[in-house]
Amino acid sequence: MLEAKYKKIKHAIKSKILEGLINPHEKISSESELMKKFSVSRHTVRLAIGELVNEGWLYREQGAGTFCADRANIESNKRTNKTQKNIAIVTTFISEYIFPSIIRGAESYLSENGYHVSIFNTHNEYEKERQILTTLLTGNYDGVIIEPTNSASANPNLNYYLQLENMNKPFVMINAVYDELEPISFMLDDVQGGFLQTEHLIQLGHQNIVCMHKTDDSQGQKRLKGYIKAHRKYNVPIDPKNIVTYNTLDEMTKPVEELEKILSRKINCPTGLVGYNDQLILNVMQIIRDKDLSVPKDISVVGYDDSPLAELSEVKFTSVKHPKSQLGLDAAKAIVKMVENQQPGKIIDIKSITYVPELNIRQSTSNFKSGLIIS
Amino acid sequence: MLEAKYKKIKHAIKSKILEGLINPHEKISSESELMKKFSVSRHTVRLAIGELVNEGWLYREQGAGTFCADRANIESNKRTNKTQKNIAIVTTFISEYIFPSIIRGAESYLSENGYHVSIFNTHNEYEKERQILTTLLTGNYDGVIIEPTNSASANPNLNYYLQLENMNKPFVMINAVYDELEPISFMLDDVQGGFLQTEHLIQLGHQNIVCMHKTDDSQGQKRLKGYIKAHRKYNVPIDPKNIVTYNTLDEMTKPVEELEKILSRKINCPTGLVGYNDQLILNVMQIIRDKDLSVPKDISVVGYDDSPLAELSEVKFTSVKHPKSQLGLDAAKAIVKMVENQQPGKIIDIKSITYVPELNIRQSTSNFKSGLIIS
DNA sequence: TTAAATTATTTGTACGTACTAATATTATAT
DNA sequence: ATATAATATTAGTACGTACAAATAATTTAA
Repeated sequence: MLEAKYKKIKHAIKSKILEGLINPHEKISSESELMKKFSVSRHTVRLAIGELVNEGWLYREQGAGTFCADRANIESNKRTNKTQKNIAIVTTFISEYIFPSIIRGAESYLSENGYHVSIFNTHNEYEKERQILTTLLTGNYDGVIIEPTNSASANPNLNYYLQLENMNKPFVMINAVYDELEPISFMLDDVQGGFLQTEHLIQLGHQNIVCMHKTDDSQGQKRLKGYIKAHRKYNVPIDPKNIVTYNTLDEMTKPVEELEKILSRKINCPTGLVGYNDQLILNVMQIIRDKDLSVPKDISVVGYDDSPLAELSEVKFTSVKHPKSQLGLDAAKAIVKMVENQQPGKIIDIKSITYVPELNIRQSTSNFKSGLIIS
Repeated sequence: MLEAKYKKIKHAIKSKILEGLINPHEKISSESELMKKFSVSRHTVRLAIGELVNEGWLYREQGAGTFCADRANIESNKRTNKTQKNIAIVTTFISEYIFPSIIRGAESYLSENGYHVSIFNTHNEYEKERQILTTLLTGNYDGVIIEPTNSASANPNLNYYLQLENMNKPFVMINAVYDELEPISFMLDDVQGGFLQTEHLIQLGHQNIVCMHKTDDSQGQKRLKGYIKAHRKYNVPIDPKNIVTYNTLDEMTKPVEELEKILSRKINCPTGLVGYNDQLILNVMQIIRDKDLSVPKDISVVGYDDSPLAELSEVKFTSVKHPKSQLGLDAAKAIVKMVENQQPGKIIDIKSITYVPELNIRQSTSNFKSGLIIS
């Protein structure tokens, strides 16, 4: 045999590509067509195509056909030495108790699909966020799941996000968004969450409700909006002294101090309290106990996130459900879809998801007048 | 068809290489031998070998046989001209509340030093651990911080760890070790921790102490040893019924059920309890409350890890301090030192650290006879 | 003992069949 | 017109056979 048949076929196909007779992503003849054309068995055709696939000239799709590879992309991939698929997850704080659930939801899906997961945290500082974005732009990352830093304020690093898009590194946002970017996002409807917290207490007859929210991220601002919205809807006047806002820097001191002041009031002592998250509520309940008051007899409290903490305290408390794991999973699915459908021309429909919050009612909230426990 | 036959063969061969059972340039079984071994056709064997050749694991020589490729050369070439420095952190469970602290300690140091941090979790399953080790061996990682999976049992993946060493990818272990490997490690002296828990109660006059430990990791086994050791030292007899062990699979059910049995005893009802971690203690205290008993009046309890949970419950409870963040930081420092001093000839002295546990005494433990709170 | 020839082994090429799984297309029903 | 179901197409997996080409091992002849 002068030259192997499969090598002739291989050469014929390769020549066509090199001569520009087949464009990238254009379908080549099917295996059965090639069998007839070259009068060989399917095995021989597959051998030829198989080698061309390995060498990066073609790619196959079961059920669809065999297509001409986009050689330009492959060359640029080679240049970046890309063998490993990586997704970066950027959060504000690793310590937050909500973080493990989100990571867990995302990590399991990503690792099952062959992606490596890298984590970064910004400590809610722009400077650190910029460093990380620089890293992501220059490093070997295919996609990014990111929780915006300081989402309540205008972000000085928006250009870096735009650069991500320019460099074909898709990203999705979780928990909050920078509106200007209009990104794919996965977040809870926090206005509605704040509304539910407050509405629940108002419907139980409470009129004097404290709210404590962290307002350097947009979640807290939205929850505060929901608090106000509920008061408006039910025509309950708001005492400005009942609104306590804090931020990352003073979260260890301010809520405690303010609450002690509030509980020491001789008049107008509140009968209800809604909080930014369950962690805060645990601290709040501690202070309430120290003042020899009891939940829910003297004061009803509502948390946020519906974390395990809400179940572990002696008085299990009412809290807004947060779809932590589902959110992580959905974000992971979306980013994989975005990464794997980057071929130009292909249109993909990925929808942002806004999760509708629900209230998990437990023992910490009761009717204002009777003081009975609502189960 | 669950998994393609050729993929099984492919995986079997690849595993052998990764485990170091086949050396570079060593001949593997011939196609006809593999046909017999796996009871498949030659076509299937060739398909498997073909893919491994394409992926660079094997090479073929007509007439001579198929041989193991010299992968190390390729890997080291890749590593010398790469720009990105990566460290992998492998844990058993992301959900555990102790995990964020360790990650945080490690992440901040590593990112400050220009390393990217990837996370993996084994779900405490050997199969998943093997997958991850394969990933680490073939991927672009400079060093590994790993928490052993199922550390109480002999590990079937030891060869993969040895391959890490062969491929110059240093690793350190946290929380537990596989003794056979004698690795650099960072862990708490868990025997001493279990001893302190129990000694504290014995010194308060307790003689009837329940212990509940998770024993599919070596931490739990060691803590149980400490429990026994303390009884021996103070000549307190041990009632075997007071020892409850559980594992990953039944940790949601068994401890609860067993404790309910124990607290229902008519005679010999325990006056003290030591637990595997603070999470367990919170559940325990819940059950104690449900039985209309009180801590520490009726029963004294001691936790482990000294997590925020110990401060958040109404009765703040005594717990063994765990140097979570410090451990993460020390492990990170060590792995960076190992990575950056890999030049042959250079001798580096990195010492394992065994942290000495201390007891943080709070309100959950009191003198047996008087029932007074020890502050 | 050495060199050449023979034989056995091992991979390479090539034919065939059969069925499965994924995708695309067409026909059908709403 | 729009979903839905059925059908056709296409690649994927797996069995078999046969012979060629290269190498390794053995035998034979000088």
